[in-house]
Amino acid sequence: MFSLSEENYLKAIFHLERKYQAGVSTNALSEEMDTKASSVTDMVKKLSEKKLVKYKKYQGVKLSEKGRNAAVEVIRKHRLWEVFLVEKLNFNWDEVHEIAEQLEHIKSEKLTRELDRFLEHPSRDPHGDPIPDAEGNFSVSNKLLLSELEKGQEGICVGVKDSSSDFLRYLDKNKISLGKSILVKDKEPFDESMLVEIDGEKLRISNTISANLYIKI
Amino acid sequence: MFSLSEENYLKAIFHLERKYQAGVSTNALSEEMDTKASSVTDMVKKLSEKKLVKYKKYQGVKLSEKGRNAAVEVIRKHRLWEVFLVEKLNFNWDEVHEIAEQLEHIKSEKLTRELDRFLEHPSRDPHGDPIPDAEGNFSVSNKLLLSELEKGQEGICVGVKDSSSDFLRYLDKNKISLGKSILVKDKEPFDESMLVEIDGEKLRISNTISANLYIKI
DNA sequence: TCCTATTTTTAGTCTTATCTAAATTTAATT
DNA sequence: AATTAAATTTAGATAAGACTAAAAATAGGA
Ligand SMILES: [Mn+2]
Ligand SMILES: [Mn+2]
Ligand SMILES: [Mn+2]
Ligand SMILES: [Mn+2]
Repeated sequence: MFSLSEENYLKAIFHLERKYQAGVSTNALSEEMDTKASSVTDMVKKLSEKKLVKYKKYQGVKLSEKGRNAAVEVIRKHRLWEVFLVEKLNFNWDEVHEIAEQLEHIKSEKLTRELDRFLEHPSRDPHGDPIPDAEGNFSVSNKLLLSELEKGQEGICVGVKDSSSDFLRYLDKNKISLGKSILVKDKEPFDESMLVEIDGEKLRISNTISANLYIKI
Repeated sequence: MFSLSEENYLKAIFHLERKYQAGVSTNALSEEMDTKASSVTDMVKKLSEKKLVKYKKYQGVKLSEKGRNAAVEVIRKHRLWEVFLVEKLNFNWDEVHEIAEQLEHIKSEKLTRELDRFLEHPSRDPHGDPIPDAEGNFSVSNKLLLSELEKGQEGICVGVKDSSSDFLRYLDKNKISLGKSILVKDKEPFDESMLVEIDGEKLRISNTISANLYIKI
């Protein structure tokens, strides 16, 4: 249906729309895609001709209904494969993204459907991100960032905002994983660093860390 | 490492070398790849520059050691994925080839290794073809075609030569599957058709069928 | 409003993998 | 050995997706 490159652009536009709730700029897209702005313009024109995005010169792009569906389908596959790699193939959560970037482009509706069944219809991927169902519906949850909590508040770790290997391995090293309860023992006003308690262990974390951990109260 | 197209050419050369035990001709390769001969020449030159094949103008190609290793790795992945699709995802053996054609190009050594472990190191794919191990060793078996059997001989069905959907569905329809015992009750000299017995049921099959079923005595 | 910095688009190239048409080489047949 | 047929290679073109450099549009500040 769509080329690998087209799918990657659609996915990037989808993520950027969520992030900035506005038309996605050429530069933002070129940064996300790690390409030059001129390449983005070319592709955006093509996507526009295919009615996957709404595009007006100099005004950025928005996904059309058709484009959004395509993007969500790719995201669904990406996250299902991540679950597969972690749950069935012994991968760590910091190792799966790159491979899922490849697997998300495999074309077969039955494959996606059966993978979903095989994994028992997971609702979240290893990083806590929601997996859209076959109709494209995401389950929304009112999570917030750990950095938004105040001293004395407690919550469950439910996801990561950044899912770079470096961050995920930091979490592993400090025994922070999804599902764990985190209590804010203290918060330093000067640098926003926090003293938190996890499994009875105290740990000091910088704002860079706390601003990338999603919590549910 | 190698592009999707390069991998497909290497795989095709590998299969054709097995088939004709000789240098692979440009035309044979263009037929196998479903491209024009001129495209083959271009690609073969590229593979030759990369030392993946030995090529002399007008003399056909042979895989180098390096090329053979790459081809076998792709075949290993193809067959492991086919096993996965059938064993874990409820696919029928006639539905897996196309998807495996996509999956075989996913790049991750760990993925292949873990998939192999997850499937408990299968030695054959759903069509009875051997799965090379991580070092590229194939298990050889002295199978022969059903068409080579004489009246009165019996054997176990161990593989298919043709694995088109049409043929595999014919086999399903007639309850012929790998592992089944087949007895040749009669063989018609004129058209080489056979009367065979499977699970106590008699069935008449044409030479086109019997020449595509591998048997082990 | 005007000027400048930034953003975006256009124009022209490049690479990969294809194709068609033409030229060349090899193989087969007289 | 000469001729013809078949196989193979070369030459030139195309499409996708990327790039660089230059032009054009927009936005923000004086
Ligand atoms: Mn990911
Ligand atoms: Mn993820
Ligand atoms: Mn196959
Ligand atoms: Mn197979």
